[in-house]
Amino acid sequence: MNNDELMKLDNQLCFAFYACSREITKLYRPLLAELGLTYTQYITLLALWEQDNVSVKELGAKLLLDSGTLTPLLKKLESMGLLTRARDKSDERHLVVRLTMKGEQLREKASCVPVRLFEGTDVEPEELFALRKQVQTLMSKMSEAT
Amino acid sequence: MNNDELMKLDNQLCFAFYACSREITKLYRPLLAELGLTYTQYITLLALWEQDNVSVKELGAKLLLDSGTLTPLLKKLESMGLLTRARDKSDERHLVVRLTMKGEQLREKASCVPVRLFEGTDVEPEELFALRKQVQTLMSKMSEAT
DNA sequence: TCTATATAAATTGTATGCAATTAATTGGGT
DNA sequence: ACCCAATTAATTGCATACAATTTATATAGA
Repeated sequence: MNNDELMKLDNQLCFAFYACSREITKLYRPLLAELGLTYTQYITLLALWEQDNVSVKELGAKLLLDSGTLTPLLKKLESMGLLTRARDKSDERHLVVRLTMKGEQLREKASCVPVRLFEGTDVEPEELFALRKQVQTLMSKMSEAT
Repeated sequence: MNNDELMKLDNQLCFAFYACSREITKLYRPLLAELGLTYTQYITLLALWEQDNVSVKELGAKLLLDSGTLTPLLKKLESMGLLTRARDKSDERHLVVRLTMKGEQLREKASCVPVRLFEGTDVEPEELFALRKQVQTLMSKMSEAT
């Protein structure tokens, strides 16, 4: 590819990912709206449903988000009654996040989301699986560089 | 995959894309900082370097962004002296965006960005090319659904 | 014990994204 | 010429992202 080609928008991997990521979020939006959640709130809960009782630091490591993003997000989820935020007694620097009963229960209602997401599209599960693997490989290669 | 597996964060295609997209942006950041640009400003300029003299509407169609995002972004680029914003004389509803000399010239300095991006990583160009194709296919399938 | 350093969250400031609304302009139909 | 629906940007409000700074706490070492 020559230099002109290399600079075309449609030839940028970055743009493909950037646009696709937002497009996927758009598929989620109506499903998550039924649960009263935004996309970021949803993936935060996915992480908590897998492992509860974690610090902001640990949560941030999983979601690749820092406290600047997580603090207001968690305060919002707290105000919605889905989780509690409390300092760790053994080390007051850590803030421990715990799901409430309501937060736990939301998992049931959310369990249909992954299944419903690509309903009505021409996308095959195998295709998704293979693509996800490749994306994760790329991710790990980029992480090594930074 | 059973339901528990389906709800794991690492099994979400959406999260893979979301995280990967932000990781790619991180690779860009130091390179674009040399040009004084953010990532969104950069892809906006990529679109304009390909086709100048476009309306906000047309630009938004290429970048998949609406006026709510583009208006402040374009005002910023205007204040940086990279482009001009003016109403179309033949239809005052349209706002036409034109690159300035300075905006045109920035293209030269930016031309090394795509090449330098994955330097120092273990990522092969063929890998990127194949992956981009797959992502674009997924994109088009999702667009059909909406 | 006292202090310097390290660590974790919160805060601040800037830049997106996007839904919903508003304002200005245009073109079709009467 | 006049009214009305459609079109395009801009605006408003809310929710992220993230760098940089600040605050509070913990710990190692003099």
